[in-house]
Amino acid sequence: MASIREVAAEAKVSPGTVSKVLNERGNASISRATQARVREAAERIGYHPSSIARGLAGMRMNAIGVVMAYDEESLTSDPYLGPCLDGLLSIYKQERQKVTLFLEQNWDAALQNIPFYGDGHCDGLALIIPRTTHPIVDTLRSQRPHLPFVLVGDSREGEGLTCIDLDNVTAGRMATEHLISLGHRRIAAFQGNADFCSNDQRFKGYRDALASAGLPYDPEIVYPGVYFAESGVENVRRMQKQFTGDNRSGRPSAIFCFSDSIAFGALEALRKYDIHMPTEISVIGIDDLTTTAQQRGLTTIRQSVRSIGQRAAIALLGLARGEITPGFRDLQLPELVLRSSTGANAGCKIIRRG
Amino acid sequence: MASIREVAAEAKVSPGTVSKVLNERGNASISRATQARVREAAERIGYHPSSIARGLAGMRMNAIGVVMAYDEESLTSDPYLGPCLDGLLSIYKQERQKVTLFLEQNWDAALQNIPFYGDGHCDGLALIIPRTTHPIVDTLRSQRPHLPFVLVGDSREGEGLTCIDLDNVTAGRMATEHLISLGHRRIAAFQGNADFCSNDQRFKGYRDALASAGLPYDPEIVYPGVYFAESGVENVRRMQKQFTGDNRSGRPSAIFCFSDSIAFGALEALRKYDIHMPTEISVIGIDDLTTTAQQRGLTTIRQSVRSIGQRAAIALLGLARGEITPGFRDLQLPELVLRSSTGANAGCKIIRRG
DNA sequence: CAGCTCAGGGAAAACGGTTTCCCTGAGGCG
DNA sequence: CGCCTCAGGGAAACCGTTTTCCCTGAGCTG
Repeated sequence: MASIREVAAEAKVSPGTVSKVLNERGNASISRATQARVREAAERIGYHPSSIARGLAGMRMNAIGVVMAYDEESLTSDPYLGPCLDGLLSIYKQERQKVTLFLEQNWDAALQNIPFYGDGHCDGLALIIPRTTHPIVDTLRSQRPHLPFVLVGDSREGEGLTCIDLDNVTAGRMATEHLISLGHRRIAAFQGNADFCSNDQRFKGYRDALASAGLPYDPEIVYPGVYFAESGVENVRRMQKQFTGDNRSGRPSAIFCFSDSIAFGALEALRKYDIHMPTEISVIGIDDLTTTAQQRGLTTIRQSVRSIGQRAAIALLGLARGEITPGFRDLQLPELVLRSSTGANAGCKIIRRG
Repeated sequence: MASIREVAAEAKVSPGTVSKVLNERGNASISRATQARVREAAERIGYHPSSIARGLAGMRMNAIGVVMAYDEESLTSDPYLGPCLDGLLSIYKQERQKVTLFLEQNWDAALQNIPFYGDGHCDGLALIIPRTTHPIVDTLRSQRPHLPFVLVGDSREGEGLTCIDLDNVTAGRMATEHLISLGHRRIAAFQGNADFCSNDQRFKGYRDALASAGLPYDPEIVYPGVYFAESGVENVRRMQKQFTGDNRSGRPSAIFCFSDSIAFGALEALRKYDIHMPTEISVIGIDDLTTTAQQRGLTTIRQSVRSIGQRAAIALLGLARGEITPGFRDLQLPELVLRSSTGANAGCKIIRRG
């Protein structure tokens, strides 16, 4: 690699001058002629500055790190990570910034590695961390010197936390309101992981919607679970057991699944129980996992994960450049996607059948 | 960040000594007592060396770059990239190495960015580049100072090229031989992209197998295409048009699709034409795209992309450390996965039906 | 005791930039 | 003509490591 000194020799100026010209710093006090000579020399030699020397001299590295804590095959299997990274990368490519991936087994491992992330390689961190709470966030905040970071897919409350996420409360409210508008009055909630930030928020949206509509909240039809299809299967089973015989009339006429994956499981189980959709029961999800949701006709609340990734990238860039201050929040507005899994409440029909 | 000088002050030694102790270099000439004092001081201060200062001083950065040239949503949509990256990352995580992602629109863009990759940030490059030929490879080889690189999913011929890939020739031969062993004598080839290295090689395997079995090679039943499902659909259509009326008896009794995606398209089209499988026609693919291939009962040649990613990571590590020399090739042996899309040749039945 | 060897560790250059401070000379002004 | 100002650019310190070379003193030998 040609160094700045070679360029300086070629242009018959000092290295400092070359630096000033090429970085357009203090160019007011460098004559046009000299500037041209320097640029031309740099071009001729094929000079490209060493990013690490630059970094050592206190400049930005033009690189950010993406920390994820999932299991090893997550890029293949997780429906969130791929689109999110695609979004992040699309922005950083434009900005000619580098993106370094840190894939950890879990957040405790990530916590151990903070010194590794902060060894000067990166200007900032994007944490794809859906848990409600983990000490890594506090550790990062108390780190000296401070390494800027944003939380992606996580909109927990917290002083000075920069979060980019779906507006989960609104998403939960929209899903529930949609079902209410179809005449449903008993709406089951199939929750996701209890320790995920999004789960609390979607639940809050659910309760808000019920309250606004003057509907009673019944904890009996709130089913804890995880964000996987199996959880949807399991909870349909539990619901069926619960509302059998005399209780039959109490069965919800609609299910709000806190994710599409859960909804897919629910759909599968409902088919096995031969419960028709949407005539006997309505199901709504959240995510809009493109191909599958469309194929199965799932009504859902769409979030554009790719766009969340992009907005996270933009926020982190701003943070690293000092253009925005920590505490900035960007919550994406959800969007209702109507398909065939929801329909008008035909609950009375079910009661008569009994 | 605490610097090495602070550790030195704390341990009452010189910075050079700290460096020697912590890197276990020349530790023969540092007394046990001093070593302990230094380590203890480093621990107390919470010292972590700056990777960029290290890099500047000529050490390895413990970081590699992964260059991909796909369109923007490829992490989401491409069936190769995700598993491959998962494999790479799993190794680098173990080795505590950093992985930087370079996602380019195309290889020409990547070519422009070579100085960017070589700016000192990375010790080496993994190129996920399936094209037969692109000047980027030559440019990288003539680069000074030389940046080590491996080709992933690409086993082109070439002096000193380090390649990690499926053994495509064997894969093509295995697929064809399997069909031959079932009694098929006219086997169509549905090719992938003509400019992909793997396409040539799979085709070579196809011809080798035919030749070994003493079967004639008929260019009429070799269908050019691309590695997408649409191509499978289109080529079934072409084949049907070609073998209609009097020509009917000439229709191949088996199709070797150069990828699972192509095979999925072919399966779909065959169903539309009401051609039964495997009684009337056999179809084999290459890849074993896990869930889908299994669901549709596709017989296929399995490649473990994840494992290719892992082996590429190991090779690149060795290259960067100077433990292996450029030119190393690691070709994964393919594996036949039997499902329901292939069966014994019932070609005569088809002829009688006509 | 002189001289040699060698263990132990320090001093300083080097890596390739950036930045601060200062120097020089030309032009303007009184 | 003397002084001031300012444009233009150079010198050198600095960022945090590594590494080479050299120095010092202790122990051993003859």
